[in-house]
Amino acid sequence: MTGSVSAGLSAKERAYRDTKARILDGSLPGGDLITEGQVAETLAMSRTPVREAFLRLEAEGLLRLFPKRGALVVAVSPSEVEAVLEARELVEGHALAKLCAASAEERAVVSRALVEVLDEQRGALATSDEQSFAEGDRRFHTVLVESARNPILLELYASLRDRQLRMNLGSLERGPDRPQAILAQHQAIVDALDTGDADDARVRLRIHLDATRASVVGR
Amino acid sequence: MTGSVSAGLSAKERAYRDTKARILDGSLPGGDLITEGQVAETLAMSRTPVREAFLRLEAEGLLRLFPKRGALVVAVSPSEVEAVLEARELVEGHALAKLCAASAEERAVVSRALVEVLDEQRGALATSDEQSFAEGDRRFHTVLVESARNPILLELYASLRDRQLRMNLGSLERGPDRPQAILAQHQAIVDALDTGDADDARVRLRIHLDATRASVVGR
DNA sequence: TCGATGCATCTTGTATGCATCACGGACCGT
DNA sequence: ACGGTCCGTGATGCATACAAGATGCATCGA
Repeated sequence: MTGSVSAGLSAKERAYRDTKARILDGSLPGGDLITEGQVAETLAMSRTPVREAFLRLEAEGLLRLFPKRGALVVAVSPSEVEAVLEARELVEGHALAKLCAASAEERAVVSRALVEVLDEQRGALATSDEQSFAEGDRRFHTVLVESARNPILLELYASLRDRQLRMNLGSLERGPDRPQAILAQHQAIVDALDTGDADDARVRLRIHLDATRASVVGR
Repeated sequence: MTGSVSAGLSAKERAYRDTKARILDGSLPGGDLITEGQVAETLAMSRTPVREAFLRLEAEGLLRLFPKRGALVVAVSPSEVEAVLEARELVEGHALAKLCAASAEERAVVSRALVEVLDEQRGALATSDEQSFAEGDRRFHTVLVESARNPILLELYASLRDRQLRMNLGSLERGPDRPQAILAQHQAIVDALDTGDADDARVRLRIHLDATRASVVGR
């Protein structure tokens, strides 16, 4: 069976999630030209909900619509990698700075939440559960951004994370010790947070994102 | 005539621009519940393009769609004001910092562009052309953000600017000397930029945004 | 009197049909 | 051969029709 993520949701949602999933996991490679009709037939629905899904995906930067021609699956370009990482550093760095400026109490709460995620990731790593590990990675950064309590930035970050997912596809052959490195980098960020040193936290964030960039672009 | 901004564009675009304009200029006040049918009839088109426009406006945070009920024009809340201003400070501050870290040449290019906008604004102010003045204000900040050359941040900023427009509506009774103050604050930012002092530039940006906040929320 | 029920109405969700537009290749005149 | 035109094919853009959910109110029963 083809990976139907869909359940008892609206047709619009099914079209959106299914198509997005297929773009993110690479079954629809960048550069592909797809049409509303194709997707509609695959999902056994009319073109109308598919059309709405396409519009949403275009707004998220995953599709590019050409009038009367079709929808192009946007390919990840080096410049997009840079743009995403720059925006991530900006948003996450801001969350860190804001946190360091907040009360020690609040900082501790977030720190505890982050450590919790790290522990789960260690467990996932021990059992070689890549799925859970990736999920933890996503949660770690999300918790961080959530702490800034800014819905606009949080939404932006969600879109950045999706794009990041797709960029990671090309570089699945990350070294066997890369999970360890990620954990260490995350831990370093938490440590800096605990000391309340905003500049240090930013530096460690940058180290982490530089490593991410290297793993994405440097093969 | 009712302010038809539309021309020979697609029905979708007309629906989008017209509805957005009506939300931004306040003819559709926050809290209003509108329907696809209403707008479709007003614009003499079917519900289909209106529907697509509504989806886009929801993604931009201007509408909130309720299934089988209608579309709520989102009211600007104090917390949204804060979120928008925080995001603006983050993005614009980043552009400033990046510029200060760039070559003096590039900085000079942007600085010249900014000064040019300021001159136009002074002209607009002299002739009491409020329209042009506001347009210049928009351009000033856009040029600044564009200098960071990050499409993702630029797009975010465009959406922030739209929301800001709406927030300004309530405070039209800004003092008669407010344009002067805005000009001075903008000039201060350019001055800081010319010296290449990133921290100073950020401080002056913050002063400008604080003034904006005061004018929006403080009555 | 008060709460539950059923209905009228309004709105969205989805399907379908048709017009329009863009592209690609065959055809034709040179 | 070659360049331009014409038309077939396929996609979207929009209109319209129908189905189904949500709300409010009148009505009915205790």
